[in-house]
Amino acid sequence: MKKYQEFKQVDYPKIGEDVLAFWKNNAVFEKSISNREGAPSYTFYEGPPSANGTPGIHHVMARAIKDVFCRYKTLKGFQVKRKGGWDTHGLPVELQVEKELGITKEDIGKKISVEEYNQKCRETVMRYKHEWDNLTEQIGYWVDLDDPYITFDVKYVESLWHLLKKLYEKDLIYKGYTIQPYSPAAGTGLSSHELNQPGSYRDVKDTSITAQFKVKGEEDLYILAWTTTPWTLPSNSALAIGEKLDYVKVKTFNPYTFAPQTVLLAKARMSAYFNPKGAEADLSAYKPGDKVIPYQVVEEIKGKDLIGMKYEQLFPIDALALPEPAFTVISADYVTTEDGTGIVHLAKAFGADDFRTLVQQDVPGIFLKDEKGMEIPIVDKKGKFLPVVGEYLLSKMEEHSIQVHKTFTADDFYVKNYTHDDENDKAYKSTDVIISIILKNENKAFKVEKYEHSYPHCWRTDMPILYYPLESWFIKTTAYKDKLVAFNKTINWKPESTGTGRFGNWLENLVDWNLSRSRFWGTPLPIWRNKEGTQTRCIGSVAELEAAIEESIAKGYMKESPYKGKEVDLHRPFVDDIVLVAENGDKMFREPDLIDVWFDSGAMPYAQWHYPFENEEIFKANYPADFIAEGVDQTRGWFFTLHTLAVMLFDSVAFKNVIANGLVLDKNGNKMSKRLGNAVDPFKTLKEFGPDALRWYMLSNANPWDNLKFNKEGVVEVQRRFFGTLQNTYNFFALYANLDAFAYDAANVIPVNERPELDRWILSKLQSLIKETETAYENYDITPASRAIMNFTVDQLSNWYVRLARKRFWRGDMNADKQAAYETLYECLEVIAGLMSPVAPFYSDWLYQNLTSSLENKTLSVHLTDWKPSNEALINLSLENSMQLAQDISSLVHSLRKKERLKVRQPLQKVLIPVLNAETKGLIEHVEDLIKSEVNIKSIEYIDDTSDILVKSVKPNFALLGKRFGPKMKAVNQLIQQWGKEEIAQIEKEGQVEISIDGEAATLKLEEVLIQSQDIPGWSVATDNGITVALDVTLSTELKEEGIARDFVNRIQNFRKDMGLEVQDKIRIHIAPLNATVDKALLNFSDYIKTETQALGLTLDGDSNNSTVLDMDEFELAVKVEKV
RNA sequence: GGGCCUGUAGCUCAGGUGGUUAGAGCGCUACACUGAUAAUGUAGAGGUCCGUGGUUCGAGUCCACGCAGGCCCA
Repeated sequence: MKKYQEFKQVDYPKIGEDVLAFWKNNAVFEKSISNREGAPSYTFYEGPPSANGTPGIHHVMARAIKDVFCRYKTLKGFQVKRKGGWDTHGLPVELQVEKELGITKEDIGKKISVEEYNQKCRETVMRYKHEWDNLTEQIGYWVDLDDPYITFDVKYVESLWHLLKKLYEKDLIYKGYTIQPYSPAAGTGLSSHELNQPGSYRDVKDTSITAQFKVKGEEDLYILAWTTTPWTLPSNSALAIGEKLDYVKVKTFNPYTFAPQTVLLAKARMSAYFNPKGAEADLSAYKPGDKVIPYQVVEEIKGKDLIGMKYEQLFPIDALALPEPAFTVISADYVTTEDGTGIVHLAKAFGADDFRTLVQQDVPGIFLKDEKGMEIPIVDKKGKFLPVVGEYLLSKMEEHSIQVHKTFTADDFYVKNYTHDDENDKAYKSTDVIISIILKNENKAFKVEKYEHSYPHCWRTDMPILYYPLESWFIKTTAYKDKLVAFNKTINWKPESTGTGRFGNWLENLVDWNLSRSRFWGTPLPIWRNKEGTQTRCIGSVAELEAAIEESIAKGYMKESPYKGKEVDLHRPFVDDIVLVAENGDKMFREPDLIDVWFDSGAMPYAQWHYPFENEEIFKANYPADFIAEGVDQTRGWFFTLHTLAVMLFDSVAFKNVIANGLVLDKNGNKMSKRLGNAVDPFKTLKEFGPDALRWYMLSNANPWDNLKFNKEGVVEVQRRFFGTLQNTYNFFALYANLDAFAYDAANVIPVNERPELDRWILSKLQSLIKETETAYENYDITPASRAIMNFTVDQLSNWYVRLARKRFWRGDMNADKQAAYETLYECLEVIAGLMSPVAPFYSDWLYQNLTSSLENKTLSVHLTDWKPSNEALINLSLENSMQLAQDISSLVHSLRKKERLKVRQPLQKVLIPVLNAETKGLIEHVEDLIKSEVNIKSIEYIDDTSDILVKSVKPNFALLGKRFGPKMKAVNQLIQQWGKEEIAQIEKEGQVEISIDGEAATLKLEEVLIQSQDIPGWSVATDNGITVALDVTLSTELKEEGIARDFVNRIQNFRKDMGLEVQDKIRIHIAPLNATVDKALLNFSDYIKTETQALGLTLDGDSNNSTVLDMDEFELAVKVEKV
């Protein structure tokens, strides 16, 4: 009866399917969790994917990473619950629906009701759930798909509202503004994706000014700053320099007023502003109107030395006066010397960079107050200067007699041509031009010119957009910056640089989290306000909302609840219809925004359990997460929102360990895209290779945080090299174990210390492997773990252990030696199945079940076993060293044989191995037999110091001597290189030698030099790794005869195979006599030949007519083989 | 423009704290072995360690500045 199933060929995809079916039928996943009831829990959070698109090959990688550690920790005895989840809100969903319905955002609420639209979104969002579930199953990602959290679920949203209210109560939510693209012509903000529509950016010619800002307390020193939006200059409140850039003060004249002055700009930008001829011109000889304006650099200054310099306001309008530290030079990291002056003008209201920089450095911006006391920019929402500025400009136009195409009032200064004035009118002057002329006249402009650049336009009106402050709701994350940074330092990031760099730097430069999105499908902001914005209420639960509705109905603001007679839905439009009562009795309306969809996913630790309304115990037991993993692109997405909510609301991290994996690119390193057709279909790939090789390839090829250049060839290689070898090894075991009716019985194994050396060696290696793998998994390093398993399997187990132990398996009957071999190989295979199971869950389980199928009390699946810790007592490093020497020496002998053209079948008398110390000699002696049989040599002789034939060489031990001698190392090296026999002998004998370096005496110790044997004159020698081997190539008669005999065995074996004989079939051999040498050789070794070939008889009574002719290279032999 | 990652053989990747012959697998070529056989072994060819400077007795490794590719953010 065959106890171990044998396989002619393996179908890896089929193994995947079979094992998957087995898991399903036996509820193995469920058991892997229920088995650990009461055990410590290891918490994993699933970052929710969005199922409105099909999964790609990169999802295989991301999901495999998650799976590996959940499986590993289960083996280690933890209970690992993993709840699946779906991300269902957000812009991508809406865009897809818009596209399918053929509508734009404008049409929502007009051509289609918000209710219908959102219904459509809800239907779309799970469209590909089936494919996702399929992929998840097929790649063996164990996650609970039956009870996932879904972010549009009313319970989920209710938890979000609860968290928002908590933030609100902590005074961490406020209404403010950010600088966003805004179209005054259309009267609406534009999203970044609207701005990225083709055709939005257009090349336009604008008036650009290099303005002069007069430095306070200096006679005639001006800072130069360049802008393509002169209309923002009245809003200037600071100038920014680059700290590392070089600046110069240049003495020259103003080209418009001809006044003598000194200007400040970046050194690298001088060529853009000065005619080189001016450098040679005489400053004192300058006359107003001269074409060449002389200049002279009077001082060079580092950017950082300019910080804090004060200057006068460019447009000194009384209403726009600002306190300190306005009108100061500050630094900003984005300042360059690519264009302009290397000094950037900052207007807080009209540039996102400007805004951020000024907020971070606490510099006020130019704003006015409206009737409600709210700050407003000096350009209104129509794109027109407020009258305060208009009056100033009007008076300056009069003062400087500026002639224009129409009569201006103070309320006419549009910053772009939104009034469609005729630009071809000769007298047409834009506001930018008017500002330029004023500045020119007032010695405040250094250069004015038309400048062509790319500028964004509104796709609806074709008019230029402005960057403009728009109202938004914010979470005051900056208030918790220090805590966010401190908690981040306790998180174990893989790779570390993503935590300290990408994420850490982002936290250091934190701005408040802009929560508002003006869209339709998402979690509504649960904030109601009265018209004046003086009364605000934040709703934190469904119950609270319903009570508030009742209140409102009682007050007569609402007729009835929108949820009357149906389920509560917290989405738009239902919540929009709810009017609440303020404390002062005012009507309150919901703020129309949705919240950022990242809040949804960042709140999943709480909302997935409907915390705090339900499941408080489960939540607490599973918080924070021990482990999460997502792509590095989530750094500012999910990783950030998880972290922020945890720190701000729960004074905790949300996750302790995180892997941020890289991208999956195509094999040429290009981004995969469906459009380019280079995307790899995960389902096809799975069909071709099965799940295990795919997972193994993706995780072992390179660290997961490096981008993976996905190449099918790589999967093929992994499959062939690792899985193929492992499969071969198993098949080898199964074949012979079945022949010998061997069955592993853990209760009756031969104790390891009674097993042969080779067995103890591979078991020692195996324990080392367990240790190595465990350490790697514990450090969240999959790649080193999988590589170690692969190398052990291929190099140590298959190519060395099995190769050397082969004969033990097929020679003779069952005995202790044979049993030890079976047991050892079995134990190795079983351990490998366990070690590899997190990465290759299907194949490992299949292997495990094949191995254990005959056991009485077997465990159902490898995934339900316990991690078998490394048994330190079995680790024998000196044995491992010995074996390493055996491998090295064998390799050297092989290379010598190759050089001498002596095939391994030809036995040779001896090798000489020089050994310089007793320890090495002992190590080699240990494995002498092994080496002899491996390379077919009769004896090994050692040459030690007492023999004269050894030639040694010496070189310094640089690591030791370098530290000691430092700069004198060159001389020491030279000296040592010149040593001959005597010096080497002396240091070996006395352990030290006196030397003299640059006249100074010093003592060199033996360990400070490296002595190697180099050559044995007159022998064929090979050296590697400090080991030298010499081969005796003389062939005695007996050796020749043995060579012939072994050759003969080889031919007979091949012949047997050709005859189709089974391993156990017996034969008789009849040879036609050839000549004395050959006949004698065959007779002398007839016993050997008979044993090897399973021959009962070997006789020289063949008949050349009735035989097969064997080609023996140097001669031919007529032989007849008959089956007995 | 900023932050971070990557750059070592034709390809995919290793190369703690700097130490003098830079490694592995695949691929290629040749040879061998052969009761694991659609397996295996050995050898050979193949390197400006992205570049330029610097620190050092000594740099693939440390520092600076670049170049190329990628991601995120502007």
